[in-house]
Amino acid sequence: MPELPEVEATRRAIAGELTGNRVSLVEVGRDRMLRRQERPGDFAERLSGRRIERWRRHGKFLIADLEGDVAWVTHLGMSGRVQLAGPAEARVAHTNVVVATEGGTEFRLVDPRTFGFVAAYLPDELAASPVGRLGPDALDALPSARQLGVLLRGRSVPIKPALLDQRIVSGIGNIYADEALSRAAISPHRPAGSLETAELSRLRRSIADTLQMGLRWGGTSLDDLAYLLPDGATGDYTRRLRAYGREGKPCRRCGLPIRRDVLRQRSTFWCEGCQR
DNA sequence: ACCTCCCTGGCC
DNA sequence: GGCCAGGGAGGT
Repeated sequence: MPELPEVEATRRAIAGELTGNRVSLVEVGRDRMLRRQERPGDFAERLSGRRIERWRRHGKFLIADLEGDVAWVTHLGMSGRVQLAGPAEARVAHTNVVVATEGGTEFRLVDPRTFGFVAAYLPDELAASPVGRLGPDALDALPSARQLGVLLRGRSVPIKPALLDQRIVSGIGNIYADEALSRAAISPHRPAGSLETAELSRLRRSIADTLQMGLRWGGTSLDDLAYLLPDGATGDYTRRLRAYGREGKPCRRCGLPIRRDVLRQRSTFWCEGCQR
């Protein structure tokens, strides 16, 4: 599942090849991918002929800044991945968006479940879009423990869904939230506002460590839907997961079986023995 | 602040 | 054949 480490790995993999190039052709095979674009025709029109100046990322949103103040935003949803390919290479199934560049390399968004999207925003539209409402990036601008305390103060929502709230801190998804709480030895059910100073410090460090480890090991690829890097490699972090997807298996620290609860309609894996 | 829905492939 | 996975939007 593309969460922050997977999106960051994607950004790094494509930035070298696509930065500085001009967009030559845009194809959208599934209109649904443009559902965030107020007028779908704007997407191809706004990209065409413009040079890609840089690739950045905010949370799970991948952003290409184009000349003329156009922001090309890509979200991978839960099943999206970016493929770089030459025009002659066969397209794999579910290649829903293709952006060709004058350099010859095509950006291909492959997304079976179509929860991802692309859009081209002008500056005021970007600010009004979900990108404009994101909290600080969990990798590049992770708040200090003290700041986290301020962000979570007074909130009765359990800490797990609070970590998934992209307006508080952006980039943490369901897998890395469970992993961070496991590392921090904090129960996912704890009211977000109840964390004490030492716990906030552990949580902050755990979020940073978890995301760094995900990035280092090439992300998380699950069985049912292999997340793939743009070069087709599978993420190797999966084998290192401590909690996520390990229901009934022994906790790597205390040996008690990992349990699965559903919080806010989301699977949550945790250890009752270790996490308080 | 909460729940439902979107979508498809893979698995039981 | 039916269920499940899940990020984010929209509705109540």
